[in-house]
Amino acid sequence: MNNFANESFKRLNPEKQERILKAAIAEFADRGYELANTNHIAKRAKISVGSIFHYFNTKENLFLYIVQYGSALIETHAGKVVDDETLSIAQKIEALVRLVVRTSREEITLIRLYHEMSSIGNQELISKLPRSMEQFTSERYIKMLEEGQRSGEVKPELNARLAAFSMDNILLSLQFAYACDYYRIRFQMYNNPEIDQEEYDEQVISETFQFLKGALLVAED
Amino acid sequence: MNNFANESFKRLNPEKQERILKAAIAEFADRGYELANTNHIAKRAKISVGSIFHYFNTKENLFLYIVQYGSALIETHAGKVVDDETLSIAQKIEALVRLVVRTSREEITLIRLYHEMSSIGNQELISKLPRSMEQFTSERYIKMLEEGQRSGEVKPELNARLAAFSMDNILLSLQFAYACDYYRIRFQMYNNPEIDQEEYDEQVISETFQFLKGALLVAED
Amino acid sequence: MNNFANESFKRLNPEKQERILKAAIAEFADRGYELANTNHIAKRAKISVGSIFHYFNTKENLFLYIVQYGSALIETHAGKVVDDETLSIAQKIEALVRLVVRTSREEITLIRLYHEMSSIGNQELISKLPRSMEQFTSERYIKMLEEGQRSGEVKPELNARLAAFSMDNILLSLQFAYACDYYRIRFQMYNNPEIDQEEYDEQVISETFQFLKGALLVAED
Amino acid sequence: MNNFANESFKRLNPEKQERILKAAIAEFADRGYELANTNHIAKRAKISVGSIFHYFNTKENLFLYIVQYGSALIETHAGKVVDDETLSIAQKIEALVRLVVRTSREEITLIRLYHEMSSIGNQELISKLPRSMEQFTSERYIKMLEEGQRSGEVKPELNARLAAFSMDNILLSLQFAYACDYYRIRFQMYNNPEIDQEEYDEQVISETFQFLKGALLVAED
DNA sequence: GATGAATGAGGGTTCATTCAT
DNA sequence: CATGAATGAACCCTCATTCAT
Repeated sequence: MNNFANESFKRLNPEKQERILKAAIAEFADRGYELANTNHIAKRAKISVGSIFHYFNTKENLFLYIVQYGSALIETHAGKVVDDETLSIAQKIEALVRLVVRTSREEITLIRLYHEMSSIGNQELISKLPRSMEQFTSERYIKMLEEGQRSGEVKPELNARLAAFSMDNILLSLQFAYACDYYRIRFQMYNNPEIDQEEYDEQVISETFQFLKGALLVAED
Repeated sequence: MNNFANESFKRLNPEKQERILKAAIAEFADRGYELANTNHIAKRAKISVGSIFHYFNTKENLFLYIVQYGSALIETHAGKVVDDETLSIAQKIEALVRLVVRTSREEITLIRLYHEMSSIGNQELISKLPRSMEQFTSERYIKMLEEGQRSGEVKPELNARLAAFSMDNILLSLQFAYACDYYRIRFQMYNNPEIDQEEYDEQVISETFQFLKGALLVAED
Repeated sequence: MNNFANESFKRLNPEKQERILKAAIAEFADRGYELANTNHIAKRAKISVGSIFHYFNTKENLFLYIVQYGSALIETHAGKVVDDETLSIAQKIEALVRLVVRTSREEITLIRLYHEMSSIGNQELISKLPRSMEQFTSERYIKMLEEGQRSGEVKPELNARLAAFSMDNILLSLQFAYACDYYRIRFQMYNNPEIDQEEYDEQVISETFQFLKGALLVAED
Repeated sequence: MNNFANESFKRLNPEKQERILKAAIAEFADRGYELANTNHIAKRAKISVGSIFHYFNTKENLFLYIVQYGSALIETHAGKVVDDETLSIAQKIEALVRLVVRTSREEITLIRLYHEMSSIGNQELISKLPRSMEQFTSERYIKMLEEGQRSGEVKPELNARLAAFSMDNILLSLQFAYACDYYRIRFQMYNNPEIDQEEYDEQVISETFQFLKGALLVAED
């Protein structure tokens, strides 16, 4: 499929594989690609640096591997929602918003990793990033809206591709606002500080859903 | 106001100041904070490294200074649109979308710098970032929507703060999609490749406007 | 005789022994002692690294072993010429020159290995090198010239030992000039580029022979 | 001329330049290119590693620079002998042999460096080595023999180019025999151990001269 | 104030060697 | 005996920062 990791890594017992990936994800998510230290990662994973480089050859490859690995984990969540045939478009959108808020809390390190990936300065590295997740997401979203237009749920005058792009932008930004330092602070500038933190999540979900519904769906009377 | 730059920097003749800032913005935007090299910046600016550190003390301070400087440049554009009392809310939103696409092309380096700032891995550094631009933007957007609700243009059921947040997310994401490598590639996944590149900008503007209008404004009949 | 290789290596079937030695010779000749990689050698020989170290204990021992092995291969060629009682001294010298040019082409890897050995930087290693080949060669050459002096073929006023040394220097340098990169380039500076490459070998042989004849042999009238 | 060293190195005061070059020559001559350690060199030269890399960019460049520097030092010696118009060819050859023995003792480190250079395994590096010294030497030697043929001193039947090559081989091998570990041991195999070490040099000189004279010059009667 | 040479800690990567299976 | 995954010391090189001139 790809060659970021050696065969011998794939032959490792799953517990060890996960230990290594967790350590790498944590380091990259915490300190960013450039500042991440392969010796730290080895120490965190309780293996030798030599092994890291035996499995992945370069720091870059290790990064690319975990980006792909992390993406796959996130993909599955979103896929389940979009492919669920029992849900209306409105229900799917609401489920997606809810999913974003929830995964941002549960898999904060993965989201940070994803953010870190999206902000690599090194152009050469960027060109090597796997696009499978974005490919997957964009295709599902576009298809969802096109089907919604056929069923009459989604506004017919919209360009499904660009509408999907805007929707994705909303969801991704929200995810970063929950997981990434800079975006979190920016988010707070829009917060109403009077409201209790616990019920805030629900308000964010319902308002974001409302926003997307207004933008995308035909109004019910 | 802040102390990122030394007094002696402010006493420099404007041409030299700008040469230094341009050089720093370009380097940080091109290579990212970590990879940016103060010696390169000095060379680009045709001054000595010693002077750089005389003016700014640390690389970090130089970065924070130019982030602030760059933000101020962008601020003024958005401010003019939002404060223009001759425009309706709908017109303001359209003008904002158009502005985003235009500035993304014209001031691509500044946008990249802003993006670079938003993706600093170093948590300590993040906490020192100036927030004036976001503060400014968020306040204007919120106020604009609140006024729109009073005038009946904006949907009354929306929470103005969170709606402003979503709108800002759309605009910021669009800006990155035009200026920053990773986001550009992601953007292309939503592109219809059949359409001519030149008229594409107009379509992006009109569809994004449509999306925001549907989300925010009361439908005209 | 020596202990560079383990008993278990000598018990290996000859095909496997040769596979290992070939792989090691090639690696050492290609990349030099320091850059040669034991893991590569194992891979080239299609055995495990563990086995390499089982047979030879250290990289150094492996090197010393193949140096000895390679020397023995070269020795036999020269020995046959020098010991051939049907040849005059002049004929032996010509045969030696011819042999040098031929083996340099045929056993280039072995020559390179020998050269690599002669240029080990590590002083400790040098002191461990087997000297059997040089011992063998020097003794034969000296004896040949001494016999030539007794028979009246070789100039009586020469010191046989030092004359043999000069002759050996000529032959060894010529060998390197054919097999080793640096010496090859140096050789080209003495080339007449107008002459066809194919007949050049013959000219080199005849001129080198002429040179040695003039230096060593009593002029025939 | 070449770009192995930075301009700023050339601007250094000569004492410091020499300190650095001496340190580098010693390290490379002692341990060989691969084993030479840039941190050691810096320490030996009493400067920082950073400075080493500021002046030379890479270890490779530092090596190439000192090879060139060392070559130039040796060149001048040989040049003076060959260009001395008061000497006959025979006298020149004797002077060259004497020079070789003397410089081998006096500038042993330089000779070792030269030897180290000639035995670089890395093919890429080899192709970058400056050839000025060999070029210089070969041209002078060839010219000397051609002039000798015109004046009747040198045997007319010799090919001057290949004869010069053999002569150079003798001289170079002798140099290595005095300066380099491996060659020294090989040299000893041709030694007569009964002779006093001090008068041995003279014997080596006279016998080598005799050898070259017999090979190259027309016999006087 | 301006210069730019000098510093040296720090990090990615290699590879001979070991040892559990 | 054979395997090959694992180890970790060692080395080249970078770059923010200093300071003598």
